[in-house]
Amino acid sequence: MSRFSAEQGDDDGADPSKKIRVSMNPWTNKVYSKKYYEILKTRQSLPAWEAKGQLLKLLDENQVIVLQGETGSGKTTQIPQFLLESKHVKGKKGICCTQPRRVAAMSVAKRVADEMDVQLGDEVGYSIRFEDKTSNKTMLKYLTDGMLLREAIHDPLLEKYSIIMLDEAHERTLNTDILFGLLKEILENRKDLKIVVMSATMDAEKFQGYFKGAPLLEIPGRLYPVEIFYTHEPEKDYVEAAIRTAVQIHMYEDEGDMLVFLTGEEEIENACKQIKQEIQKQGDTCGPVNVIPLYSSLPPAMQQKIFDPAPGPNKKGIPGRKIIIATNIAETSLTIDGIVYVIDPGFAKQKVFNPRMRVESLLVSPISKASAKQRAGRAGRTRPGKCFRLYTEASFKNELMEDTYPEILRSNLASVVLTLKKLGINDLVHFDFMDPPAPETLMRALELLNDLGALDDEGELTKIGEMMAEFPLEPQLGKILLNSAKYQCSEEMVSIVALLSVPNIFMRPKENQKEADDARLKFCNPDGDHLTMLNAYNAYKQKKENAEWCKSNYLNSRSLKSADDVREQLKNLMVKLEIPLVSCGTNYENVKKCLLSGFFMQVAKLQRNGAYMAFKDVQTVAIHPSSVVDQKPDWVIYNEFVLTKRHYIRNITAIKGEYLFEVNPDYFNPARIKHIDTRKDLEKLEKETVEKRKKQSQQSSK
DNA sequence: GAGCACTGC
Repeated sequence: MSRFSAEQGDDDGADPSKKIRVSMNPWTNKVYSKKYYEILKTRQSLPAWEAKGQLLKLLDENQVIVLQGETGSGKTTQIPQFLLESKHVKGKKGICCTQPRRVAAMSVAKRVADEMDVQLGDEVGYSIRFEDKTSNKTMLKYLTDGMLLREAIHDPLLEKYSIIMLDEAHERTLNTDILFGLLKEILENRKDLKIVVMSATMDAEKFQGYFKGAPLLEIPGRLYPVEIFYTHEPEKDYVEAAIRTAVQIHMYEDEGDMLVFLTGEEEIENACKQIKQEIQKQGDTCGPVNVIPLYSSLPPAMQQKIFDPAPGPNKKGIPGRKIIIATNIAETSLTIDGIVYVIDPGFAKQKVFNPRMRVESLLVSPISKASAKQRAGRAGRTRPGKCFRLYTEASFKNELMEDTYPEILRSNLASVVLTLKKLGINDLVHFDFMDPPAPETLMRALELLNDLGALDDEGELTKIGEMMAEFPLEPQLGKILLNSAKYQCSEEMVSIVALLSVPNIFMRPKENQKEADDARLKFCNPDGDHLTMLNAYNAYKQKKENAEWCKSNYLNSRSLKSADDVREQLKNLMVKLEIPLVSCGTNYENVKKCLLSGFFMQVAKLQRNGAYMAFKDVQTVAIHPSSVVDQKPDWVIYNEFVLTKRHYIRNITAIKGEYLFEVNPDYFNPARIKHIDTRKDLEKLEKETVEKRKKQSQQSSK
């Protein structure tokens, strides 16, 4: 029993009555279950267990601790439990631990509730968007980093917590990065608050430098050695090289599953086919294979296939092999045990942001060293493995960046800036970002928020801005919701905004493109994609969210379901902000005006040559072929600007030119337009509009 | 006439 003393405190084992008391769970005052002791044994074998004493000591002496521990060290599950015993947890102020992903927050909370032998949602809980599994008893809460940021909006000093842990800090998600800066300011005002930053090996020193004087505690990991192989020459075609290498490994290497990293859906589906073909050609000289694609837009049931066991041996007794072809999803979000071979071509699709054009786009680009190490590590989770890098050792050493650029340097910061302003951070230039974004990116964000009326000319948050920040949305979409009652169409706008913040609801499988296009025609409103989506959503609600119906109409029921969840959340926020929910019936002109009231900076005009010109940036664009708008209206609003072979605008609604002056006369005042041709266009339109109005009023006065 | 790495509020 003495081994349990660390957990339970003061058991000297002498007094039998004491012994009974000691085996009681202090959280529930119940006797520990049998399961508790079983789990305890595995817990105690985790490397994190050995760090407990030092951790609690460091916590006494420091306000911030950086903890470095690799996968398998048990840091995420054990450290928070140790901290619960610390004297720094006082009264009702509990501990929270952030995670970049929802599933992680949920599953870790479940696990820890089991370990502590309590009901999930009581002493241990989790909080993610759409689900709060906590109660007033909760002392340990796992939550997404975005969720903690939301909490800060209404509790600026995060006074609910005595200890805040930022887990997976090395991933440098946008939200974790903002939390870093925010917590640094909070620490000044809350000397009782403790911060624990947890990271995989790579970035720990950077965090120490950021929180000056923070000590570092290292916890060893549980990884088996992985042997690294490089190519002698650079590969011209990494997809072809990956396929070739996969087939060779299957033919010549020992038993053990394989993981191949590629960059996207199409690449992965093609590679799967080719690998299957190539291996079939070999006949029964090599074992049977199960080749499984893995990327995020696959339905969960398909994703589950990666956990199927490898196929059994063939007639000759040659063992089978599981080959998973995955995107970066397998680098962080999903771990697959049993992988022995990893093929790393060294590329990934990464988000890049062009502040001048305010466009985020995806580019296939070389990964970082940190990322390559992470990929290799996937081969050593259950036994020693091998990683085949499809690039030379020299390019690994000399060409790859040390770390992936943090997300904050690759993103549009409009909503980040709005959130920071709402948090009371007015001086963004001096805000202590761990990696400060380019000034131009911040300028662009401030400009947009000013155009939307969220910030005044001094850069102060306005009443409108305050309200916009309440919505978990891009600022433009928040503005639309705020205006929606004025345009008598808030019911419709809540649906449309929800639909715009989920993955595409229209499915278009390669083999049934024609059928899918025909199916969409049933919901088509030729005036725009927004109204077409609205029709599809309304039909989905009318069919009582029937998944079969969705499938036969080529609608993505998962997307529609999450749009429904988002809609519910937005509706509640509307009620809270006292914006009436009213419907415009079929007067969709109001919907168009309302859309324009948020997206007036994303308007394009038809040119005489048949192309469109993006009004603000004076940039030639084309309507994306997926749009239902094909009559070439004079003016359109667009939601998204995509940069591929051409400059496309996506999610289009046709509007009447005169709406520009009606919805935002200041912005479309010709006198403030610098570009001459654009100004002339606008002056002409203004003249026409004035004349049209004159005629109308003459007619009505007759 | 064509594209969707991955998350998150």
